[in-house]
Amino acid sequence: MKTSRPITPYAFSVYEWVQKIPRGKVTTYGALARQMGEGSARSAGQALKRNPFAPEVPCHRVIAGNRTLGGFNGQREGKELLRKRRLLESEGVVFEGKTVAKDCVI
DNA sequence: CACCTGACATAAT
DNA sequence: AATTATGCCAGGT
Repeated sequence: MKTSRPITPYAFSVYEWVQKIPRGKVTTYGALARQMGEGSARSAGQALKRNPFAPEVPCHRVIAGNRTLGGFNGQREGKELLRKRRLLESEGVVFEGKTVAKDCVI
């Protein structure tokens, strides 16, 4: 296992953009890639899943295009994972059942 | 260098 | 509305 792999420039760009997300707002992988002008939803997701900067890059502020949560908590709502949803609400994101209010999505 | 995988998106059925 | 198929692009093997 490689200890600390060199962060690829692409992923680095993703992290920078995610940091730009205003508090209480969320964005989608597709939109994010589009705004960056490079890559695609999948590539962006991989960068975030590999997110080396945990709290610094609020990956939880990035959701799927259908306004569902995607991988972090959408797969299996464990207690710790459920806590992430709470965190988003804390940031000001409004959850409508299983989806996020479109007004919170950029 | 070729094939496979994946925290997605969109269209078609 | 739900499921299936295809496209997308970078990273890993």
